[in-house]
Amino acid sequence: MATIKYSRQRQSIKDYLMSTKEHPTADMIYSHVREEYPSISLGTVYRNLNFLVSQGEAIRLTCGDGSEHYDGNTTKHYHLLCSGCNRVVDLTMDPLDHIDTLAAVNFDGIIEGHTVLFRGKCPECAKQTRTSA
Amino acid sequence: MATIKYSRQRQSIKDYLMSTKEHPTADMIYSHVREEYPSISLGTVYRNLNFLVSQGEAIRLTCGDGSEHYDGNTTKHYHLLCSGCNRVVDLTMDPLDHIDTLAAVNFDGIIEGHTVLFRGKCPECAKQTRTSA
DNA sequence: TTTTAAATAGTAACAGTTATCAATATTATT
DNA sequence: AATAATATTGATAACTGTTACTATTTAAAA
Repeated sequence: MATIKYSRQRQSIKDYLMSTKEHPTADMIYSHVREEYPSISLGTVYRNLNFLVSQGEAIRLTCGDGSEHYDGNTTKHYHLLCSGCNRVVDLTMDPLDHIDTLAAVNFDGIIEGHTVLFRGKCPECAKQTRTSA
Repeated sequence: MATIKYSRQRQSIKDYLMSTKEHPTADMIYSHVREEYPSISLGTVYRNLNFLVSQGEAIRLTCGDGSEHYDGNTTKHYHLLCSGCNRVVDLTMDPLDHIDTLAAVNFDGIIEGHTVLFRGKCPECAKQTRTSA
């Protein structure tokens, strides 16, 4: 029965995801974990990210910017993709459960959930926009 | 001043996007347009899709399923990715402009817009789910 | 027409990700 | 603690979706 074996590499990846708010890509995670485990393979990073996501220990964010981002914060929350610096930042807002109800109106299928990605400027880039205007 | 020349190939791609509700990928579009222009190149399809999107004549949908989808319907509307057949289907619901306002509360940056993708079952797959249960 | 440059077909290159496999490390068993 | 069993790794090749390159073609202007 496929018992899961702990590995230092997987732990390191998870620790990093839990500690950062950067929503890193696989490559960024690879760079970081390599400081502790210089011989870790990029394949190991991808394999463990898929594993953690499948176990519900991490979330995969598809932002349409070419590569997937990962988030160790698995509580329901939303993100903004900054058009200034292309970073993904957290938003603190209540879950928009009601939009599933709105979507279900006049729809003959089944709504199971949603993902929302906001576009805009992160606080840092917004500040620059304001002062340079 | 970079005058735009309308090629038959581009027109064919656009015609197809306007005529279908399938939200096809580049590869699906390639297959379709090849029936009319057998010698069209896949690169031409990608080049024109990027062009059409940049001109606001088509919309690119990032669904996180490995490839981009395209939509010739450029009016503001939402989509559902069916967990049964993996197709993208249209939802008829009013624009959720208010969620931008909700996102802006307690956020120090700027909200410019949003994308929403619903998960669930399309009408056809929902019907099967119901009858087989 | 002739000219001009945008667009094409064909192909190579590229980025992100997955698959393969022998070697290694973790856990269970003795 | 030693051994056995197997999940996981590192290294690398392969794969997929997309973009870049270039000589040739084609649409539009002169």
